[in-house]
Amino acid sequence: MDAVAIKRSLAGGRLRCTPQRYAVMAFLMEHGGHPTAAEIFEAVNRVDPRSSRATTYNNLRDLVKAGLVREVAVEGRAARFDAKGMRHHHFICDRCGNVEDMEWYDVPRPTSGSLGRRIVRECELIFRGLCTKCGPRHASR
Amino acid sequence: MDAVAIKRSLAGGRLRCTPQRYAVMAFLMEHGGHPTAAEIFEAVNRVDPRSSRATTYNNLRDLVKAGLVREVAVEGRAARFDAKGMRHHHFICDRCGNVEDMEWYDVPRPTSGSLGRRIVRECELIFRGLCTKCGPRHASR
DNA sequence: ATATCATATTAGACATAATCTAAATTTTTC
DNA sequence: GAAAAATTTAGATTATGTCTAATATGATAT
Ligand SMILES: [Mn+2]
Ligand SMILES: [Mn+2]
Ligand SMILES: [Zn+2]
Ligand SMILES: [Zn+2]
Repeated sequence: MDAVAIKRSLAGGRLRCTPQRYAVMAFLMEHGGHPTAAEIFEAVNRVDPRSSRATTYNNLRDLVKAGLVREVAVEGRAARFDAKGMRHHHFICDRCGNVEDMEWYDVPRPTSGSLGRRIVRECELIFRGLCTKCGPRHASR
Repeated sequence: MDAVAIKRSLAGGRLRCTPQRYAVMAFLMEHGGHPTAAEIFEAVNRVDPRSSRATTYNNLRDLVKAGLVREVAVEGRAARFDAKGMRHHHFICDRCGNVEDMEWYDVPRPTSGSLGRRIVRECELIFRGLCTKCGPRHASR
């Protein structure tokens, strides 16, 4: 894939481009899904260089802190990660737990009255329900 | 507090009213916040009857499954719980991690095109930023 | 009131996810 | 090239949550 874009992303977050960190970022950018830290660890270690578990966690934390990667908390399961490419919302399946991207659209902000002195950085919209795979078979019974 | 309302809630969820389960539900209904399972366990055990850790988790799972309680997943921390009273959204502070209720308002659903065959059960809106306590001191400098 | 039985509770073992530690390595700066 | 800073690492440790299987109990029927 586009190694230059990946390196540029890391530079933008003021993060050194180490082989291990590059591998994590590259995996997230090339991969549409929402892998867990364990899945990322396994994936980047299928190819060299070998990266330790601690380093995978460290790099994910750094990438999230730099704003390049988003962490998605899911109830009862390990956190999931995705590269912050295009803005999007998320759909989480009640049954299989899969996290899917949904087309982004602007969300109305709360009234300043209900907001008080809080400062909103972002509005995140999460849809829950049944994904295509888990929903009722179309046109059945 | 209103013991009858609590019992009615449990009955509505087809859950037996045991002292341990009642204590969990009562704590969540009387308490505005968003406690963790560990906090609930500690709180209900400050008064008798003593409830085991396993039972606290079991009852929280049952209450969530029955739709009486909501579980809020927060990145990097233990799950939090609140009784589903009035509908509301949530605000999560970037700095202190506190979860606060926000006035509810209807959220526009995704277009049926982007939704595909998915079935949406609910739309959850989460605001992130700085809470009143963590924001810049008002009228400072 | 008593019997019945599905449901609930329990202690503690177990599992999983994530963080911490401190030594070694790599990269950057001077 | 030496010194400083950032990164990696294995393995220990912590945090959170689940499971097991023996025991107890609430709800219902009699
Ligand atoms: Mn995503
Ligand atoms: Mn709430
Ligand atoms: Zn699904
Ligand atoms: Zn705060």
